[in-house]
Amino acid sequence: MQPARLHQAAHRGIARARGQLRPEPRGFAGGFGGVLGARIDATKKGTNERESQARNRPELSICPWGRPKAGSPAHMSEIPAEKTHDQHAVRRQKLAELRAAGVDPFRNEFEATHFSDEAVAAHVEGKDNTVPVAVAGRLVTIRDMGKSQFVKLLDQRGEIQLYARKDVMGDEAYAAFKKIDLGDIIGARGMLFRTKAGEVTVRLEGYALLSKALRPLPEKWHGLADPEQVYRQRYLDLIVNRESRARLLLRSRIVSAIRRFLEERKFVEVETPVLQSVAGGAAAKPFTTHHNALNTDFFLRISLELYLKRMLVAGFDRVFEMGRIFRNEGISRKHNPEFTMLELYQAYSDHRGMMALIRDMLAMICRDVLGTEKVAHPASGQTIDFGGAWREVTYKDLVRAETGDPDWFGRMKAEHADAARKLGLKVEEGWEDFEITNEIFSKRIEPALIQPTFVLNLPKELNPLAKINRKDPSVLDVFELCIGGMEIAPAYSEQNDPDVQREMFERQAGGEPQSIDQDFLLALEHGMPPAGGMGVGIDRLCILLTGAESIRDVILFPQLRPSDAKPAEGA
RNA sequence: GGCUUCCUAGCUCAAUGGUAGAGCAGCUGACUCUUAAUCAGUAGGUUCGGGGUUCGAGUCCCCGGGGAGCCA
Repeated sequence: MQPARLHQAAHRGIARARGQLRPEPRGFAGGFGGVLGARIDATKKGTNERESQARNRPELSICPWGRPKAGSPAHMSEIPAEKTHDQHAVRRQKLAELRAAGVDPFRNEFEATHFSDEAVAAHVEGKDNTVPVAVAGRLVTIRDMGKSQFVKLLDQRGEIQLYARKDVMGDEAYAAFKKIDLGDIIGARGMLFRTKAGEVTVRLEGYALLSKALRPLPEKWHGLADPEQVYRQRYLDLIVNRESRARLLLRSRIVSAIRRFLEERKFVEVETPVLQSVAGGAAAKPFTTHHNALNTDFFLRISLELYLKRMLVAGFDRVFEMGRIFRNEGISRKHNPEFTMLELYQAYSDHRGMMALIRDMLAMICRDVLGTEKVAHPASGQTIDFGGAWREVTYKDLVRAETGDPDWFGRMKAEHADAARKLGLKVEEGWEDFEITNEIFSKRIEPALIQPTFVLNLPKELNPLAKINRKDPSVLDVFELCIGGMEIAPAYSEQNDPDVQREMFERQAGGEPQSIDQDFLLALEHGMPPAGGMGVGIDRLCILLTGAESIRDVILFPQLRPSDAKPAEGA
């Protein structure tokens, strides 16, 4: 869809509060189970067989360090005293010792039976040490008490505590286990029990080192705080900052819920070209690229619209695409150069139909992903209610109310400019009349629309791809859904008259006819069914639903200036 | 693009223009139910890079790099 250029101006009053995220859900219902493929049954042998069992199971060697070969370097003694501060060097030394002892520090063989949360759930109350589990993950906590230690493993679903005892594991295996570093990835096997403090824990019987970490983890309590490092090394942020992990997992659940919803409604997901010779469907600066074999320049798409409408012509009556689009514009808390847009088109519907659809969709996502239709909006202090009746109001009524001028649309451009300046807005010299009014909408009205609001009947100048209202030819059959002070979803009754469409394109293109997608107009001439269409900014939706303060917090790897990566030097 | 601001040990942070410190992590030990475990000891710095002012610069000034916020 086409959020008009003017809608992209910065908005005020965006969510600021950090740490408003709901607690990390430990037991995501459904959704992620089995994602990693085979999880074998948790019916393993009993404790007493642990020694022989372990020897028969190469993936669960009791002592992955093995017995040091004669003449292999003694632990630590090879590290020069002046290097013991260099954690990377120390770990490389340990790696060398493992290899010298015949241990593969990057082995493959391990079959986990449970994710961390599943293991916790598998514990049978009052029956400690009867349920065997095998779990795998990164070691993120070590509490060493000499002849026993508590450690914690982090996996995709959370953490699980392991309890290692010298008398259970034997001297050799226990000594080897104590050499594992924070950050190493291991597989572990043992029986579930509940500690005195009440935490379900695996009594460690056997383990395997699966991947040696050569770099230390960030500080355990504060995590990573430097935003630059958080974005550049998101993998560390995700290991160490629970809040980030919860937020970005929530995003993938939102995306998944959207797909489920649309598929239930008989929508078909399609994929259309990213490389386009005319970047249409929106007013934005595209990225350019080049195809060598064709010796042709292409643009990266700035919207999904024109190809999805070709699919309407093709007879795909309900289509959607959720994909990356690219706009070569500024970077801010609300803009990343590549971002994710959902666009959907439904033949024989219209913008009214889209209103019902988006209302159902967002309410369903909230229930499904958050368990409630009421979402905190820290910036305004309000609670956004996705379940109630959503406000419907026309663009013109909003402008009249904001300016206090019932006859606003009967006045001349100069009067509009004066009034806008009185409201504290900047008015550029070359602006059209409608742009001045829209500046008021973008800067003053939209940021105040916190509860879900359908803004109807936008001025016809704002979009060339929508149908013109029959009763009032100065406005379009469209809405813009605003929530939390942001434009979340524009939708229209789609223009399907090829001649009107051509005229609108030509007016918009001005003196640049090459920017008109002639192939799209040709498709329209074959007949496109009447349809409702809608675009949903997925990143912004995620900002709302996760309480994030910036788009960078809901994008795994937001765009930054390239910097020289630190090379991995040898030991 | 403009304004403001930040960059100090692996990480989180201190340090009136006057000897660069602490916690975590590391290393050496003690400790068989811990929850930021505890205790003792120990090592660790191109203070983002370059230049300047000064007897003396992490600190003040200039240039450059990167990040963040506001504005455009």
